[in-house]
Amino acid sequence: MRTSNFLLATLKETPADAEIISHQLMLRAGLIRKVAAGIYNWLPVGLRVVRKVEAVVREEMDATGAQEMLMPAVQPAELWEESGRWEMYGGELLRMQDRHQRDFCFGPTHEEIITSLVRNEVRSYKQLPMNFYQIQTKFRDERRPRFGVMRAREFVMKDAYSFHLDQDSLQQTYDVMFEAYSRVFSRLGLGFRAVEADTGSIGGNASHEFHVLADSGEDAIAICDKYDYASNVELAEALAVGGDRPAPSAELELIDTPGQHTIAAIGEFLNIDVETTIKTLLVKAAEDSGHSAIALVLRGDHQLNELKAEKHPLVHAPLTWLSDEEIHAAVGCGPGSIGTVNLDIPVIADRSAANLADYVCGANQEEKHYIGVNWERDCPEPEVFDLRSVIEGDICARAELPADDDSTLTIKRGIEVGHIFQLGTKYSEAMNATCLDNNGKAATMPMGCYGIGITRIVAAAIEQNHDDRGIIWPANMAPFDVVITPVGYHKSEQVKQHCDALYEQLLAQGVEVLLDDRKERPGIMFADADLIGIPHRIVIGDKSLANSQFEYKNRGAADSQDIQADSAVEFLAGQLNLGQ
RNA sequence: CGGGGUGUAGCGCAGUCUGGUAGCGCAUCUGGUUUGGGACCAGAGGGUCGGGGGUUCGAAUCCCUCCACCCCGACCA
Repeated sequence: MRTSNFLLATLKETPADAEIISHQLMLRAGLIRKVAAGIYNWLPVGLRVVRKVEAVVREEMDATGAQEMLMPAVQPAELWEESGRWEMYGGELLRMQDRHQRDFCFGPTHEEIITSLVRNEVRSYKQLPMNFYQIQTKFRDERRPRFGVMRAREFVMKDAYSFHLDQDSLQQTYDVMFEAYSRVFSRLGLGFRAVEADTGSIGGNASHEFHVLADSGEDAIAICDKYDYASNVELAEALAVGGDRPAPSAELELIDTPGQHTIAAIGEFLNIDVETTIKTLLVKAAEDSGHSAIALVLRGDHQLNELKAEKHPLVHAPLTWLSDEEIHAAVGCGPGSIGTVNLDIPVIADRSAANLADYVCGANQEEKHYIGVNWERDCPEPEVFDLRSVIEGDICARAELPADDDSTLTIKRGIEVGHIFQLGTKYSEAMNATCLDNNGKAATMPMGCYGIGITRIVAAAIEQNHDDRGIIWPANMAPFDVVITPVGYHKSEQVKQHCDALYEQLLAQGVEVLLDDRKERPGIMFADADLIGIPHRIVIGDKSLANSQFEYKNRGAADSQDIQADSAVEFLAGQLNLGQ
């Protein structure tokens, strides 16, 4: 490609609405342009990168035996009503009507379509297992699109769906996909981590997320290298802090605490460690529980994990906080003064809170707290449940006791670029997708599903690979392999001849090469090449041609080197690992 | 959806408080001088000041209203 015939939409200044580095560089390097919130044009440079990611994903999917197909973006409501998700999915589902007022949606995912297809086409267990994938545009009407294509509403996803006769077969395919995903992200040059994940709204049994590690990531991941453990923080099991609960050693005492309504304020007021306090949170009870409110008790410095709390049978899902008025009605005081003593509603305590002795809590009276509180002696033993989010320094749930310093968790940020699920029979049952087993009986097919965010990977790669000049593409993702930067293309005949000749030779070798034949000053061409992040650069000018040499520079290297002009193609072939 | 903020040329911004000819830098076009890391000089083009309504002799500026976009919190590839 010659730049004279190619849209290099580079920007010198950073557009004001781009916050994170990948979004800024994608705009500046001319990969994308915004059309509406979370909806983007992919310009020629950007699309080349997308195609590179797709190519690696496609190769690895094909290698697993998965079959590529293409499903429609627009889907009829009937299928979603069958699965129950027309009601359940909520505002993220973009719904529309055709000219006959029939309901449709723009597909955010394709379980309904594939299940409908497979139940019609697959008759016998002999055809199983089968795994179908597609690379296709999805639409999810996100509450809050942000960070460019990182959280877009319209995006390109690789989604795969597998069908099985039994759980063993599903597990096998799941394991194969796990390995394939690891190869995809390795080949794309990403620093990633597979983590145990919640199965979320899609539901099902086992699930792993693949995260690209980056400070700008929206997810928190708990990691323990010693036990090769990594889990989304929302799922990571939180052990009790400290050993068994000590025996009570202090007397229960009611004290005045005027104006103290937060844990931090109480800690300061009493000059005590907040780790000796507990907080009591009131939430709505599950409808069939026979209660109206449930008290969730945590140590003062710990954070409630709402996903965990929702899993308790007494707690209403989704988790719903009581209003201040409801709290007053339930316990007779405001939210800053609730405690465990004389509390007439069911109490669920986090493991660490249940292990406390002689603790401080609200007195269920305004402006008063209890100190020296002990379970069993001053209030009933609570039901113990894992309610809190893990924090840095917690002991890994896999650790063998007694734990050492290497058994603690570190918290890192991650960008979710892949997610694999064992769906079980959730969809095949709802949509009656069966095949005949070896007894001639209809068997409901367990399913797996496997997603990769193609366009998100482009942004995630930039988060990990850039410097102050621009993007530094991993080799397999670069929009071009080589850029030829002439110095004096329009002035020096020998420069032009050498540039054109090298360009043609590289094209003939199948190298993706960009010849910058614009009538610009070298500084502009260097800056653009660095910004776009092309891995290999050849500079051709009269200066080095005097010695029959070109100049070579790798985008990630600090310095350039001179190479012989007549062996430049071989040199570059070596750099590009051609033929391997 | 709640809270905060911004909309003025392709991009980055000033002007709004205190109403009075719509500006600056970059980019673009023309001519010239330059030419190894975002040159310089001279000239030119480009705007329903987010939309609608109102106040006023006069509105980018004041008032009402709608919209779009960005950031912070509950969800997801």
